[in-house]
Amino acid sequence: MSTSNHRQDPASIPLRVSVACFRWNGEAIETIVYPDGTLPSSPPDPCESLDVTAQRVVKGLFDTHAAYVEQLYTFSYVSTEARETVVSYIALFPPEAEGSVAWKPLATVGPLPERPATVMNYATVRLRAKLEYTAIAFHLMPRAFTLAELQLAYESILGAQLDKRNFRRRMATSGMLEETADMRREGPHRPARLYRYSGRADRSSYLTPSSDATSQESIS
Amino acid sequence: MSTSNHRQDPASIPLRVSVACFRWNGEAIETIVYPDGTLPSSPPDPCESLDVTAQRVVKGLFDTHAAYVEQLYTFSYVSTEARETVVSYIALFPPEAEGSVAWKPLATVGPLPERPATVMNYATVRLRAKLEYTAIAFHLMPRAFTLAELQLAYESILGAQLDKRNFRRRMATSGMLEETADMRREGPHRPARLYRYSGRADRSSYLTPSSDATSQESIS
DNA sequence: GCAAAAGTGTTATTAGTACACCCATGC
DNA sequence: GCATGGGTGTACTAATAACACTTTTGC
Repeated sequence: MSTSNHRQDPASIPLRVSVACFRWNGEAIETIVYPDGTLPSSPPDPCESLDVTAQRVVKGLFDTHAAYVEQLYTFSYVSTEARETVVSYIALFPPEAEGSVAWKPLATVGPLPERPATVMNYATVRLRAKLEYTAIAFHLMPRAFTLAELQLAYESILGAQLDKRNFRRRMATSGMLEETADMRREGPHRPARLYRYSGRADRSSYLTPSSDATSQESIS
Repeated sequence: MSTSNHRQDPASIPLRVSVACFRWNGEAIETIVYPDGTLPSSPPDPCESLDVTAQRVVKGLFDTHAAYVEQLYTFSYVSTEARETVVSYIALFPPEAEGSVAWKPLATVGPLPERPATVMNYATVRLRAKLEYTAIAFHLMPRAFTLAELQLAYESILGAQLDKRNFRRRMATSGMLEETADMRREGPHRPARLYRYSGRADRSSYLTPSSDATSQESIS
């Protein structure tokens, strides 16, 4: 018998943390999907925060921390018997990340079951959107990389060709790049300069609660 | 005894939906905070989605739906005995929204306890950010409003003065406004034209899973 | 010397910023 | 007729988009 003050019991809706993983292999974006179509996930341990759960999930895959982990959205599925609440995360890995589970090119991942599909679709939407105004792409790159490689990563995430000169100028003026002394020679052509991520975020490096929400600026 | 496959029991972490409510009273942004410093909230009913829980929470306050409800972020608090997971929402109301609980100017709300403070701070950060690239502000306005009123709402959320001519041009070119035939006469001066929200979102009207994430555009 | 990818500048358009005066009304 | 807020335009600057050739290398 449930009154408006005693709505129960929330315990009956399981909570799960689900992680959309991405890696750039130099040619395509890859992800982790299990043979049954599910994503890496776990219920939170009772005494760990959701962020820690997400970190634990990816650490279980590669015994390395992801380069970047961010909460995406919390989905609640109530339409079937298997009710659950899924807190979704996005995790980005450098190309070196290898583990027990195989990476699959995102394009070759067939239609997923409804719930993982919701998470993956939203993850790709956010990844694409964040490319434009944050330094998120650098977490998919190796320590040192050429501008051509960086542009390829952008292009395959955005699904569009970018102008080489505009791209390079944009990167150069963003402050996100540091030139290294090294070059990469490979093939019968001019060697490419290697860059690394400066660690400085793009101007509008966005606002997650972790990054900024503790500031108390008043609204009048 | 918990192995890596049997992490239990998630049921021990209560789930709650917490809503940061905002209204623009013509002079200041107002919010709802209970005397004990908490925000309107409820655990989800077992068979309702989180979005519905949020809607139910605000409907309980005003017996009207909020003009706008959006999920913000899911916080997990594990540092004390009162562990809980809080799915936070932002809800915007038109000035007419009145109910059993009193609106309080946001500026007069003293320091809140840690958990509601986290939610409120992030809500104000997101509200401010979304002003710039979405049509979110219109959900705080009455059906018809003058450009001066709209600008005042923007200014008090942003905490900054805006240039009248630039503001008006920006609004006019955004396609978000519709001119009405009516004017407002009040006081010894030229009457002001009344506008209403066209329903068309600003160009980059952002991507929540509800609005768009079901689209399946591939990443190569 | 040629194939292959690296690297580089200019012009045109658009969006944003700064800034000051006339207009319609009530009293 | 004057006080009050409503309404308007222009010039400058910064960001974005379009576009084609030269450079360095390996073979």
